[in-house]
Amino acid sequence: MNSTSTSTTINDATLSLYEQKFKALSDKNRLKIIYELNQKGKVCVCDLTDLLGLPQSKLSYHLKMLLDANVILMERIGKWNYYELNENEIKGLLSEQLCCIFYPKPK
Amino acid sequence: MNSTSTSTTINDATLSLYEQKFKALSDKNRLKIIYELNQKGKVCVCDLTDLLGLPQSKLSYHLKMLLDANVILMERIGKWNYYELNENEIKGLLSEQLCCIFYPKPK
DNA sequence: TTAACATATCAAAATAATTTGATGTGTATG
DNA sequence: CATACACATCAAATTATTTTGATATGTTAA
Repeated sequence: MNSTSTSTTINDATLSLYEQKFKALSDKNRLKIIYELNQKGKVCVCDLTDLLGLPQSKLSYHLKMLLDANVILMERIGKWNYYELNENEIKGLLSEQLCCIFYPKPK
Repeated sequence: MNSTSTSTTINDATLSLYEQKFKALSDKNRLKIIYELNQKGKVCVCDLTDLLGLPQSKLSYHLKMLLDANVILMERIGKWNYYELNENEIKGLLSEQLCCIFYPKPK
């Protein structure tokens, strides 16, 4: 057995994937975004700016982190971009105990 | 209403707490540590060095991140430090779907 | 009690993430 | 078509995290 072995260790792509997803969750601004989306459902950037008190470009940066990690989804309607939680993704990642904070509320 | 308001928004200490925990999970080396601890149970640092192929001080640094976030637990036995998952903590954080990767295996 | 061992800690260097302010792009409206 | 709006993107500056190699600490064994 050596480094070329086909042993049952976890593969690098899997590690990278989860690294990205947890990195997306590892920031207060982004956790607050998730919290707000969980409270409010589908929200446009203009409303998030007020809810979070963040400058527009900063918010945009953090939304992109979350979007790239597939933790939230975007839809463009007219000139507004609406964001919402990717519920399945979050449910596959987080404990139900995080419900009502970051974990999607039951409908 | 201003920054001193007592509104029902999520509080900063909660955000900081989860930020720290998810930050602990947001690194490939640390995810691999969790994976190995999940496979092997209680493991000493000397064995982790081999399992992970990391230099000692680097491993020590990452173990500290996980320990500070309360995601793993340490026990000193003689001159060895043994680490293991903090199962309750991880179960309170992660989805059961992550079982057998990062989520603790059933006994 | 000295030496070896297991590991943590430290400071400096290297790297990565975030913030900031400016600019670009697409859409609606007069 | 010209302007305003909603937002994304970019480059530079700032800040945070990680790596590295050296040293410190505590434990056991000779």
